[in-house]
Amino acid sequence: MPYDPSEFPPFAVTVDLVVLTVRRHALCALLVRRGEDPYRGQWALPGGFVRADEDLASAAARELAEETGLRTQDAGSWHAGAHLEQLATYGEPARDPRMRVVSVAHLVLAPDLPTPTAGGDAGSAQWRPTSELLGGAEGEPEETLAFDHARILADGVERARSKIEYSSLAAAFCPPEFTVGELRRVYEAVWGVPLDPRNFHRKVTGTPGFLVPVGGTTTRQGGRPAQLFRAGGASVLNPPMLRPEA
Amino acid sequence: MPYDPSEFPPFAVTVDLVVLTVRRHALCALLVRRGEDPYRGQWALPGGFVRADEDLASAAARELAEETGLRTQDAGSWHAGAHLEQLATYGEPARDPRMRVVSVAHLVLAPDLPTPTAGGDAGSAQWRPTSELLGGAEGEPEETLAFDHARILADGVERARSKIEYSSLAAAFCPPEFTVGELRRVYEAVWGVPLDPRNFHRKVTGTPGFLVPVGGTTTRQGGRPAQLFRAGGASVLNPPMLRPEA
DNA sequence: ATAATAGTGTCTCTCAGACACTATGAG
DNA sequence: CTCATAGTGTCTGAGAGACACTATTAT
Repeated sequence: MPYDPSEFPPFAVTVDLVVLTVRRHALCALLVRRGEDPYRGQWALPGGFVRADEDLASAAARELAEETGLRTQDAGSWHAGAHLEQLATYGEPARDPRMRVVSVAHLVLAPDLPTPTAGGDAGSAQWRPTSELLGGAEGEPEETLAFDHARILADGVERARSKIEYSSLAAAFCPPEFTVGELRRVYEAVWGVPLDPRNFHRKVTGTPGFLVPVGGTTTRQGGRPAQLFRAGGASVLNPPMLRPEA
Repeated sequence: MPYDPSEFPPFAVTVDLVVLTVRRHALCALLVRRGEDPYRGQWALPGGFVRADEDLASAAARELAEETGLRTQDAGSWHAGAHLEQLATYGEPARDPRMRVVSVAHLVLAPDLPTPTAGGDAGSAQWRPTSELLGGAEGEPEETLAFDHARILADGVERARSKIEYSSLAAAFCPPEFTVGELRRVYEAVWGVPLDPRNFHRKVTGTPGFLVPVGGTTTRQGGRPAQLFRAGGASVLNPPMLRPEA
């Protein structure tokens, strides 16, 4: 089938961001309030149009910086940088009532941050527990997001849940130096299940390349001081962390 | 940041297909020969423009039918239908020299088929072992694909390799009824490693929901007749099949 | 002292991998 | 008969989960 490249149907291409963090033992997502129609006043995922000469990942990183000030480290070195990866692309014809928009969703895993300001505008951005936004178990969502963003968020959360099983990405939710207990609380918040602290400790310190001791100790959590670690170079965990089954 | 939806940069959106099958103990991908510039005469992944009122998955299924005659079963029932899922989206500004094209790649897993004809044109489509197209181990690719299709193919192959670990998708490479030995040869071809037939048999028949005995036996492969199975309903395998490590 | 968290040791059960052995066809 | 594939049994070692126990801080 020969096709004429000058006769393609025009699309708008956007990036949407599922930005996740762990705050007060809960997995939270970043939302911004929409200032225009459609869905004016409703909460939505941050995002925006891809520019004419811009890569998809660059557009996502730019939007992230504009909304949160976060920097990403694409390669290596996790220190302080958030993790960014492509999630999936949503292109249902009617997903935006104005026109044909294809959105390339990206997933960002970030350490806990002060409450964000969207474009300098406080009050128009907030962290919200994902459990309030998605029908977890029996509870229905308390509030609906704009467009198909609830679906995108659900896909992002599920990706994060499965990805921390076999990669060291859980460390992306932690500050540059962290304790085993802090890392465990990340797993517990993302998976929504309690984990045995003793087995978790043995497992995580025994997985090569996951954690690198950094020397100091801290007593942030009360109790006996805990060793500090930073993320090791390993990106794929062997053996993987296993999520307890239903 | 307020944005004016009428002032978006226009993009072309295409779907590209990584269609994989197992032929003669080798993982093969479907390629079509390009009839126009750029890359005229070179091999490329099948694909085409998304129509103005068409969903992304529908566009992928339509292109697949046009190129191969294959039908997909999106939900349930694997019988004879190929598996289709979204892979990733590629939008580097210079990936198509003519204009800004964003391609939403899809992955298709299909049972072995007669040599395909692209749009009725035999000789312009072929199955090629992925090992010849990607630099496996030390061997470099013998032939370069158009655009960034080598990268897309590599991502598709890696997705297939990891996906058959924890899902029952390997059965999508088999005919509706198949033996344990045939399924094992699929795993061996996709992973590129030999597996112990005895342990494989014990494991795969012991995983609930993976295989459903269908009653008959066959002697397709020579040797003692083997039981026939069809794919069970389970989509996620517990425990998973584990790929031997390096 | 108690409470809280960090970290180690030990037991049991399951499962992956190695491989001996039997079963049933084709030639 | 031999050869090839199907299918079962058995052993061993690694690891997950349960949980007793010790260590080190704050109050």
